[in-house]
Amino acid sequence: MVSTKRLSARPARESGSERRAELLAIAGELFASRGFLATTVRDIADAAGILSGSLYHHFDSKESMVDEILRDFLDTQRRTNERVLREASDPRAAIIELIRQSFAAMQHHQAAIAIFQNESKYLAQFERFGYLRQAANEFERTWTRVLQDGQRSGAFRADLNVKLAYRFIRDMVWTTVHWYNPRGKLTSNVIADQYIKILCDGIVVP
Amino acid sequence: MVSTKRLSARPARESGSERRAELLAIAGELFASRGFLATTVRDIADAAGILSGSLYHHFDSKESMVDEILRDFLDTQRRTNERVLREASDPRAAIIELIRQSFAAMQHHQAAIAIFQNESKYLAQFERFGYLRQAANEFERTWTRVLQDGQRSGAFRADLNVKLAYRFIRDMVWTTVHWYNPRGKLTSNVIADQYIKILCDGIVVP
Amino acid sequence: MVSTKRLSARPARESGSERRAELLAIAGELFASRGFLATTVRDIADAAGILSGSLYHHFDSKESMVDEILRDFLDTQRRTNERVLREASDPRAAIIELIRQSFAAMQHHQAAIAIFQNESKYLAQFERFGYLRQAANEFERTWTRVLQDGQRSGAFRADLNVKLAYRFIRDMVWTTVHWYNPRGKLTSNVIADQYIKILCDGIVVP
Amino acid sequence: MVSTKRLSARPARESGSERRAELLAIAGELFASRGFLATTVRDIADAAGILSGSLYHHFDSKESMVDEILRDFLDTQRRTNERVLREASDPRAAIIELIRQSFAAMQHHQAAIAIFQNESKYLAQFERFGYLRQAANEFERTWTRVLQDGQRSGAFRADLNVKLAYRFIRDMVWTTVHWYNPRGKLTSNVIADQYIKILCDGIVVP
DNA sequence: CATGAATGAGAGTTCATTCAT
DNA sequence: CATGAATGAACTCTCATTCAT
Repeated sequence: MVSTKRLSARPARESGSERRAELLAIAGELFASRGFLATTVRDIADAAGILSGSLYHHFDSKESMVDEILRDFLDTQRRTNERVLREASDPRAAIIELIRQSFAAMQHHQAAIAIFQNESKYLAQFERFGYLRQAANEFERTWTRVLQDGQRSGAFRADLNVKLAYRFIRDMVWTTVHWYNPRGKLTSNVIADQYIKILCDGIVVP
Repeated sequence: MVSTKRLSARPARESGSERRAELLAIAGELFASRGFLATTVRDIADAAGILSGSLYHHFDSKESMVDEILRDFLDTQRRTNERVLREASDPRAAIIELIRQSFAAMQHHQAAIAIFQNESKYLAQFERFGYLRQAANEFERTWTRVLQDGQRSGAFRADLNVKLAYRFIRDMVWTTVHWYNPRGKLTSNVIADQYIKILCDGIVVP
Repeated sequence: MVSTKRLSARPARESGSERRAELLAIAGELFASRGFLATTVRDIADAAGILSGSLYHHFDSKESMVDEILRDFLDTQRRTNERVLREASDPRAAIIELIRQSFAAMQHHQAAIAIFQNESKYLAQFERFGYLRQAANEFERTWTRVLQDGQRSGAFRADLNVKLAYRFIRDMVWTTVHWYNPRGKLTSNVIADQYIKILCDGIVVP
Repeated sequence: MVSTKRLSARPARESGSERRAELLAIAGELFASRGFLATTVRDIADAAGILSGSLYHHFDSKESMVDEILRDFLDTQRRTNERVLREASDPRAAIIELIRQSFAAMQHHQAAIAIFQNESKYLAQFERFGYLRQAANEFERTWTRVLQDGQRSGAFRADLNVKLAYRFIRDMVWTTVHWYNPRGKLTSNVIADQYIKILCDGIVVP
């Protein structure tokens, strides 16, 4: 039988143990609800039922925690976006599905999304978090391309400022995270449908 | 006749001296761009060319500064909203003008708006800033009423979830503050026009 | 009359105020007697009669304190060495005067010398303290040159290993700092005389 | 006949297993090169390829490690000194042999010597390490006696301050440990010869 | 014997705030 | 009005040590 013993002498800080995941979830909730700076490592430790020093058995620093949370989310989202683009039949369907998937992400990544929204500006000033800007740029390029394709194919209004429309949609989707309640009456599906309708057809009766 | 001049040389802490206004402007920019917590009183003092202790000749605390910034903005905005509602001919015109005025506010209150957006959640946990929640509720009531009136009068789609539509519009307007550049090519008027068009008629060609 | 008001907004951390000098003296004594690592900033603050946080009004960090102490000492010592070499008539006189000056330095720089001796190895691993290695090399070059000159001129034994002789002398001088007591019976002059005699003529009766 | 084997499987904490010796050697190197305080138990464990907690199967504490290292060295050195004194024909030969043996010790006890040199002051403040001061005193008594005997017998200069001469010799010998490289060109024998020559006859040509 | 999760004390540092000058 | 020295609480992080598995 093959030994399962670890070869490395200090695995905990790097591998994906269950405890780590639990702690990251706890930290994520706090970062999202109180803000990164306003959340102390003692807050996190208290919420986890351990002492603050014990967190450093699992993570190098508070920054490492938020780093891991954000990377996880961005990786997932990037993969989802790529899949949507591969499978969409036309620009209109692509935009709608991108939006729907973004709302869907709120169910499992609400904390990460909120952190990405609220703390990117602060964190991106540190070299370590340079990838946040890169990710934002990549998203922008993706969405903008779809909007342009749709405009060329006649699916979207010609008088649309694509850059502004992108920002409009992006903000519309992500700011929802601030008030979305996964246990509330408004499911992410309902919100997505309403927003897509407003976006596509406007609020005014023609 | 009783003089309106102050009897004693009251400390500047309460009067509206020019220096105060300057300092508030400096503090506002920093709060808006770096975040309230990430901005130290020394940052503010440095930017003003004085020592941090000297700020306390003008303000009681860091909180007092943000408090004054936010109250100024909310008072102005409230008065503007009231005027718009008095003068608007119908719900559609009212909504459009409310949006246009919100965008217009960005020219003189960008910092305050950003702070209101980013820090309300954090600040509202302190009793002193309870008025932030009240102001938010008041705005919601105002806008929601207009949307409902418009729905009843047949101006807006009947299948609109008014609460969601309000949030949609609110977020759409306020998040702009994060990327709006008062010295950039996109004037607040252009942004307002584009957003109103999307909002009213959607992005899809009918 | 010319104003003496400072132009800079934050002078204390950089200029040479009296308080700074006092605090540095206190810190130096502690670093020398307990070791740099074993001395906490709270120890220093306690000895100075203030709180630990108050130290940071004057210094950026514990490292900055030891940095300033060491730079002061090395600068002084470098200048003294240069003067001795300029004024010495021959290598034998130069070596004797270098040693005498080194012992003399103990009266005003005992703490700095002890720190330089004890903590150089630890501190030099940080980039900031790279100059410690440079200073050591410079001292070595100076002393070695004098020893070689003396050997060539026939003043010193020909069978002397110059590199070893340098280390011998250097260690002989600097280790004294560990037990030298400026208020004890053995003045630095007495020690210097004895050591120079041993060094020049040996302990054995010819 | 009573077995000398231990009756129970006593924990390795007290026995002299090979693993213990290995670990002590590793710890000794680190204590010597980085300093006792600057060496963490994790450093030691990492160097040994185990986790820090596992060290506590072998030793009670970090202090126990350094304690054992120092006791080993001091015992050996004490026995060597006693043998030298028994066998030496006269004070001059005794001093020379003491020095030679001290240099010889560097080959197997370099780490211990360095630790004794660097950390005695710090460690001796704890009761447990009171024996460090005693050992130092004992060494001083031994060497001083030999120097006095030699002075009386006319072997050493009469104008020698014995106390100072002792310190001179002691420091001369022990500080070598800071730069001695057992794999370098300068063998401990060469260094001993040079230093003994300087000590006995001085550096100046008579 | 070793692991890995945890403890608990204490380290260096930050920062809003105060106040005599 | 401004300075500059100080406070005091809180912060992130370190580390020797313990112990169930």
